[in-house]
Amino acid sequence: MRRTTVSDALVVAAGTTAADAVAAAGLPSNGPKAIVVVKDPSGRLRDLDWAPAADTEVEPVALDTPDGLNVLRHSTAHVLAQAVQATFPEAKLGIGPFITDGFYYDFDVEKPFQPDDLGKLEKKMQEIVKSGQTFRRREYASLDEAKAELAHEPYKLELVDIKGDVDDSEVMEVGGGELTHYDNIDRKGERVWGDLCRGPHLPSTRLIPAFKLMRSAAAYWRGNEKNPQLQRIYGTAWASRDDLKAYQTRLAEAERRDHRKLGTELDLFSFPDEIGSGLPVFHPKGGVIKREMEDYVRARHIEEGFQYVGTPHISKEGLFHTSGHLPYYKDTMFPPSHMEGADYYLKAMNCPMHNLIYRSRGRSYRELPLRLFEFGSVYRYEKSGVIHGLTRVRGFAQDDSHSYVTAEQAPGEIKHLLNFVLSLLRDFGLDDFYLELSTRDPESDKFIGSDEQWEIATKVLEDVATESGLELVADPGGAAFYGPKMSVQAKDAIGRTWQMSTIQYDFNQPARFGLEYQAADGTRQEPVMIHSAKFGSIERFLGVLVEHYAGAFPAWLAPVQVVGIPIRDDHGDYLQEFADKLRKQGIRAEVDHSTDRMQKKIRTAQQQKIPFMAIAGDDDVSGGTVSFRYRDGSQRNNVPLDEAIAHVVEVVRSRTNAGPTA
RNA sequence: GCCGCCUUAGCUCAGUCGGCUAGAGCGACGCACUCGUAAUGCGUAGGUCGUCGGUUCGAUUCCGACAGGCGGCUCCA
Repeated sequence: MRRTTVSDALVVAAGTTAADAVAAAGLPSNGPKAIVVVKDPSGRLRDLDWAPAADTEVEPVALDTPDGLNVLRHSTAHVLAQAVQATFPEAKLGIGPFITDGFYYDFDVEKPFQPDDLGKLEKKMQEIVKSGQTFRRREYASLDEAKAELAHEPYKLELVDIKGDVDDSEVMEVGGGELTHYDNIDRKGERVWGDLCRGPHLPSTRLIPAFKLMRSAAAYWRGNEKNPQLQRIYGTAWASRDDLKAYQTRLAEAERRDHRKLGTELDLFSFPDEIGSGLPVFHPKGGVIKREMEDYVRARHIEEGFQYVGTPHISKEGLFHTSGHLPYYKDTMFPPSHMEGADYYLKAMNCPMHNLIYRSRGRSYRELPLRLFEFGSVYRYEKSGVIHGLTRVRGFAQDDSHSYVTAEQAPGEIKHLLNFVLSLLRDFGLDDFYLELSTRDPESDKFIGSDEQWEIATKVLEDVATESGLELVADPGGAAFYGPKMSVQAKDAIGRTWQMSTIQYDFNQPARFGLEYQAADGTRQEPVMIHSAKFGSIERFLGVLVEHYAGAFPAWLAPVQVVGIPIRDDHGDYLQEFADKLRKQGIRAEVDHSTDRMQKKIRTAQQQKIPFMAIAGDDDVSGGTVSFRYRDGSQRNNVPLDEAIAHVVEVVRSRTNAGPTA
């Protein structure tokens, strides 16, 4: 939080309003820099018509600041609610908070909103904005007064009753220990609308410079599946028209990078209906990327002391009883098939099978840490509504490892894993991370193990996370049933975060499987097991990489690395020889022998985002050279063949994630 | 799983207020062109309009169920 500094502090004199002080200081009241609220010494935002009882130093907050935008967005939500109730008088109000980049408001309406309703509502909102209504705060004297006024708003009534429990940024209706209402007053001084709300708000709707309704969707009341669904309208609002346009450009950019779209365009993968929802197939070009990822990750694991293993896709159900998974995850496992008196499940996790490998013979403390790794195919019956491209599928390969260590070795192993995970992500071009620590919810009975075990395990993860120096975010209640979890969240090229790697401390499964090792003193001890997935799933990570690179993969991952483009047909053989030499060096090189004109071939290669185009015409053939055109449009003409080959090989083998460029 | 919207050629999309041979661009294929840095021209093939059922003289069009997709919600070991 920013500290109030003397230079931008403002004093609101007792008995006068913040607006008076803002005006006296000559601060702007219009445009993106307009002062819309002030921050009091306790850090609380106050409306401009707030009048403190004593002289108070405040910090003016402009519309285009993070706080100012939140106020703008929440105020716009009120305008939306007013427009909805004007258009659909029977609509009951839910909640309407600001969110990242915008706001939403939930309504109980008889019929869900139709796409063209949004346009009508937007128009109505424009009218309200233009009419310059002011927001006026009013405190309820008592609970009963509030209830009487809100008798026709059942959801608001509910909020009034539970106001003590809901005091977070999502629920702006109540909080701060008092019940307040905001009335919208038109230019004639008449009250035209109002809403239970803790505020604060813009001084006037006129200060809403740019907004847009984005979509409507259903949402469960107070986020609980058991509750009725309300109809939610999402909108966005900005301090200027240009900011709104920039936001829309940002959305368009994200859409351009969508891996589902690029997956089709670049012929990487598809989701045949005939196979089933959430079950991708990789085409040859997607297969190349997948294989490169797997080969590299496998090699790095072996370098880091992991042993590559293999396990089947199905198992008798007893295994998942032993591991303890079945009671918790039966709903998300594919139903079993019954064969020869046993129920076989498709596996949804690999750890039980790795435990059996560990247990296959006696283990010595000298073997620890014992690290098992594989690309384990798992199947999870995700609810139909959550399936999304490659990032949420029903069948996928985890780059899964389990480290079996002594309790003393656990911190060192976790540190080792975290560093390894981060270095792998960096190798693939992701380098902006933060960590999340998922702990158990002591209230829930989902989690097994003693308080002490949880405490130790959580502390170990927390210490390593803190030591890493990365930002650490708490995720209470997000742990696995068998132990706490640390996850790496990575930011992609356009700033979106993806949960990638997880490291989990497990003190339950070793006991359930009776895992042990013989210690130096001859006693039998139980190891600790540390689960770790580096990318989470290969499929998901591939999807993230497609979006991160917008399909323009680094040369080492590109499905086709070099394409030869002859100027005339008769330059094709020359380029084919060049390509053959590259292929001998392990480079994926092709020549475009189609009947297209060379300009068209360049366009095609450009659309396929191929890193190197090698062009040759008469000049190059007679000079023994090729001319490079890179993906970014830059060029290097008439490069001698040997040099050209060395250049491509160097760029590919370096695994650089940049370029290539001239 | 819940709510809403959607499904027409390999891809992107027109179209049919229920009626005779359902269109376009890109892609594919063929022919001509042989060209120095993002689309040469002409031609050909390709669709039981997601599936099943209903209404109707007649359904790609209207209704229902199912499947798949999209956007949210919930969930995400």
